[in-house]
Amino acid sequence: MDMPNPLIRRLRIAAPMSAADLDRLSSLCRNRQDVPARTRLIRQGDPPRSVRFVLSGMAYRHKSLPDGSRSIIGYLFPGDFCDLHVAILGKIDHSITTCTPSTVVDIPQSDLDDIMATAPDIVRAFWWATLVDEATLREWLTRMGRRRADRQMAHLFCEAQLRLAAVGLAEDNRFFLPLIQEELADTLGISTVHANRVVQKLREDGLVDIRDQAVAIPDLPRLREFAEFDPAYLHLSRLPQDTGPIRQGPAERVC
Amino acid sequence: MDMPNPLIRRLRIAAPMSAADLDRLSSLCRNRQDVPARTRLIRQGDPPRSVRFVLSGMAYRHKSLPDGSRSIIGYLFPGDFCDLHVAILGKIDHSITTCTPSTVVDIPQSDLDDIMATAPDIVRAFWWATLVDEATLREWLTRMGRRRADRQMAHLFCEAQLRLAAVGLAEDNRFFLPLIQEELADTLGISTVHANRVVQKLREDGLVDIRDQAVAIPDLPRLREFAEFDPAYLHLSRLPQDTGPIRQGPAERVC
DNA sequence: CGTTAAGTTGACACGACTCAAAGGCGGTGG
DNA sequence: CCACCGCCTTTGAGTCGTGTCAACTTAACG
Repeated sequence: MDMPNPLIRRLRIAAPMSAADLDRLSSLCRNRQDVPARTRLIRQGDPPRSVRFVLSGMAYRHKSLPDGSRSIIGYLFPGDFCDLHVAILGKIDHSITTCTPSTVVDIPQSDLDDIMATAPDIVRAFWWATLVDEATLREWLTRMGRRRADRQMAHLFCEAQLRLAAVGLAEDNRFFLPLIQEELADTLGISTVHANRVVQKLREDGLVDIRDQAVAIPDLPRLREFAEFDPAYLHLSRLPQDTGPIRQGPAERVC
Repeated sequence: MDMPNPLIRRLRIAAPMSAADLDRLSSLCRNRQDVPARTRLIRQGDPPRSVRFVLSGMAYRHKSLPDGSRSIIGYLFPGDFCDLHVAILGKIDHSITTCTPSTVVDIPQSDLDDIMATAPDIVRAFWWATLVDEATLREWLTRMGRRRADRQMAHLFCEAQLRLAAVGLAEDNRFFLPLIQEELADTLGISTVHANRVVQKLREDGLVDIRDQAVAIPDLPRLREFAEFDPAYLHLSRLPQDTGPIRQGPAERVC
């Protein structure tokens, strides 16, 4: 398979890169490590370690509460960094667990130092990646705060479709998404039983077709409208996109 | 009033700084601008502009949905940056609105370039600030996903107490927090009516005393226990803190 | 005083949770 | 090859948290 490196595929969205930069990114992938499914890559409370990213497979970030409940706060698809950011903080405040067999790449500190010193476009792309992560967290927060479970789940599928398509893993609006319903529930902040009912409702309404750990979206525009999905926050395109009308709050001045 | 600059107060938590660095931070505050309450500092959809931070007053980040509902996704207290991060992305994906009269400081690009080139400790502290913002978003996401409204609100007050205390604005577990109940509701993802009932319940239970736009916490440990508040995510102390037991998921291996 | 924004209250509807049990499905071992 | 087992999904019934709508009170302000 001559699929291009997903890291490159993703970072090229952030900024155009020279051939030398692309070579450099390829050469980062020396230290590969295969990891089975349902395995913790990073454990809440661990000290920071070297920077890693997902080359293939799928994983999620999650936090656990004292009562045993769990909250999934983000997904890692091929090309996403595990911990580009946390090294500067003393301690990692969340866990990362694979949901499929995955390949992760460990970037030696020396490579990073080298890039920092001599490849400003790559540094800029790294920055971009962390900022997109943060923008995604903000979007998830509004999704969770102001949408009911069915629209939330639709929104999640819209996001997965776009992110996977960006790295070539979603053809014809079909993609592999090996989540059990308990994981869907922990992502949306609902119970497993309710997640099941929502999945069924979306299926009945013909919005998504979930089968065999794969998702198919028969009518993407319709699903996006239902989910009120505005892809701008993923910053996957540098083209200007209109984000629709923005409410002007009452009793509020403009600076 | 000889209160030290809140930016300095905050960034010193991240890393010890030389006298020269401290001077440099003070000298950033040349371009001050006074802004009235309920004024938009940044509007969703705007192109990025120069970096700013809050010197005094209070503001919040928020996103609006097409149906007019609003989600508040973060608070800015003195010493917090508005937009340290978003300049690299093409477009700002959320708004910032003041909730009190505030003073914001505009940092000229030339000052930033200068710092980037010659003050690595300050750059590191800037990084730290964005990472704490991101960690806070993750915590908010789990708070919203897995806690009921009363514990959520308690959690919000615990966070405000600690963050304000870090910049000297919360003495004796009392602090100024000029939020109307609609804003509380939009922060927690609940309705205004329900926010009102939760406030009353917390008052009755003697957990918080909200009066005249100020919050007093009679028994901070008790409130923290009720809210399941673990301050680690704010990274306000470099001391190791124990975060309690972490659930080991079933059917999950350790990498 | 009249006006407006914020806080409060009650009644009712509905989304979501819990508990419990049953069905599907792929393993593994006898 | 079948029986068994564990994991996941599905279903039902009852409860509870939260939303909605509407009215009323209180405080702030000119």
